Amino acid sequence: MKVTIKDVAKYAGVGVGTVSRVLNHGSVKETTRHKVEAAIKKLNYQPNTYARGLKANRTNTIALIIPTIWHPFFSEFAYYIEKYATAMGVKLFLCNANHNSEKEYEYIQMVKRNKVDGIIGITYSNIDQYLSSHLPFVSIDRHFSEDVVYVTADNEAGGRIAVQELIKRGCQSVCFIGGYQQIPNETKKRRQAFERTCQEQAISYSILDLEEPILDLDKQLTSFFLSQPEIDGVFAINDTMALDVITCLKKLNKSVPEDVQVIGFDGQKISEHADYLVSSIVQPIDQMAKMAVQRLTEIIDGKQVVKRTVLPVKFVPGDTTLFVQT
Amino acid sequence: MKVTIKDVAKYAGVGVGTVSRVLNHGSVKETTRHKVEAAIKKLNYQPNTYARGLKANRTNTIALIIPTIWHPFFSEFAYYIEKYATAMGVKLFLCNANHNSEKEYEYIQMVKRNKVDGIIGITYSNIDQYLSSHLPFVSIDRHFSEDVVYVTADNEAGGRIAVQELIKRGCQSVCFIGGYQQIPNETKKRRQAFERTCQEQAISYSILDLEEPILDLDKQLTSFFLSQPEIDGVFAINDTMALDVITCLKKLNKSVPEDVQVIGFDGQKISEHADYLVSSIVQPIDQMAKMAVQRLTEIIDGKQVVKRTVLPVKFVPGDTTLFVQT
DNA sequence: CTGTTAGCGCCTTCAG
DNA sequence: CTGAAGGCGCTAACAG
Repeated sequence: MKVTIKDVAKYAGVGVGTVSRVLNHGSVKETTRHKVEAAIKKLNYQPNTYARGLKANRTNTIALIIPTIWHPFFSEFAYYIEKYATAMGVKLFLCNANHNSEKEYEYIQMVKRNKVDGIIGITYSNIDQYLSSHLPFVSIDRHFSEDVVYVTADNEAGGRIAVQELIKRGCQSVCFIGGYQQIPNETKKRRQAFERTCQEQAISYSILDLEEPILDLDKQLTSFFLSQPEIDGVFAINDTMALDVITCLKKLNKSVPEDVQVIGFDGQKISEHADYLVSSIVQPIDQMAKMAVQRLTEIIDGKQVVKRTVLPVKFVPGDTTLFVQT
Repeated sequence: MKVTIKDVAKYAGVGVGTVSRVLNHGSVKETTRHKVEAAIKKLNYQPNTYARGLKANRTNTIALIIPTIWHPFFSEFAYYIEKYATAMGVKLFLCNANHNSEKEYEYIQMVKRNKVDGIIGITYSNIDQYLSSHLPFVSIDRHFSEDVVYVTADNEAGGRIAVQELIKRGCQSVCFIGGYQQIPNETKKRRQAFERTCQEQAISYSILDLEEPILDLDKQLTSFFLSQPEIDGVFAINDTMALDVITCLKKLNKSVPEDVQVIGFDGQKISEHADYLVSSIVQPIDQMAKMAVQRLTEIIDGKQVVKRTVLPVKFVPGDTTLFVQT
């Protein structure tokens, strides 16, 4: 039933060592090699990964930990991670962590159990404690306290650009609408940069920053906008929030973008060939994924690695901001 | 550096067999077990997956092959597959096949190489040839010629229900709009049932079924609707198509659902907490995933398996059909 | 109950 | 250049 290297050797009339040699770094006589190759084909031999891994101590497998794959931002990210991993001959485990740090810990253990070589993670739970500089781990959008390698978009520039674009389009009174969690992460810079830029540009602004999980978002948005009717420009922390804001504004009979302009963050598309949902500060997800895989590979190979990789964002106008000549 | 079962045994002052026993089905004296557990903790011992797999010949790993994770239907499906796999203690490889049958074949090879125990696949390429009844494989939405196990939604009922719901809402002239590929799959039944039901109900209908990849869909839709202005009900093969249809209709100054009602298929949501995009025949994705994992597990365990699993669909009204009293 | 031992399939010396 | 033999870490069968 199960054909092993031994069967091949017997069939080819050689020793197992010889078969192994043609399989790997072959310095084998031409005729012998042919015999062996014929046997391999004939018997449909497949080397057993386990036996190999037991010696080699390398799996060519990485894990991707994200909150949930069922969200366009993460599914796009996962798409590219898988793409670049495959390009490097690496297989990918998928883990929806859902803020479940146990599940994340489980994968960290897998590294130690020789089941995966490393991990790429977008995680908002307290796994700091398990992360050591020894563990091959690349963090996305979050800078852990220790010297963990991370890749992120330029959230700071994003916040600045958002304000500039709103001003350029005639906004007089802008606001930032976001949600946050206790766990620090790079996205907080979106708000910081927004505030700083508003001050620099001397534009009137306000902030609605809610702690997640957000209860009754719609109600909070409604009362916020009712209390500040002068607002004509919104920078939302992400596109999902932007969509919620838009829904709320419409209910309040404000039209977007005529009365209020909205800029989101992320550049979400529901699928590869779809359009962007809103005007947005677009993250270079493809590049982020590429760099993440590359950095992780470097770590696994024991190379020297750049700890911090920041990639540029850009503003992409959509239906939720006014058109301006450039 | 790397701590093995031997180290634990030595440290605990017992034999390796004993350690193995506490690790697995332990019938060990309480005091001995404590000693061993202490040693395991002290040394931070992690069993090596490879060595285990080498014996057990089982990886507790499956692969999911889908066209692309970057699409709400597939990402939702993957979400649930991962969920149920995890619940059973099984890890999941993700593979975006993109109609790339080589990549699919690669994973099939992995089964033989003992790298995965089995595969769940939504695939539209010609991998029939590689599939044997020996290979642990569960197909979604596609019935391969051989006796391959598959799980599908009740596409037939879906087509029927769509027609009934349109008629119930007063439609006089309906149409089916779809795309197809040479490869046969279960979704073709949507059209078949649509046609049959229209005939039974004696309602006037037409069909626009385009071969994929569809070039210039918008143009084709436009000319179709212009040539058939009497159409007041559309059944689209999936929600994506439904959205395209709606966009087109709006351009033609037809309002949805007042002038034309549209029903899609799938019940796509862009993420877990979002709404359905359109009125739709909703597939029980959660259940499909659950059954797929269950069936695959049965195959792997060598149990007798039901070849064909068909799960019920239901109509969920949204913004693209008129409201009716029920 | 528990220590010892024989492989699982493969790779890598080590002699020939 | 090639066959034989040891061992990777673990489990299971076999004696104690």
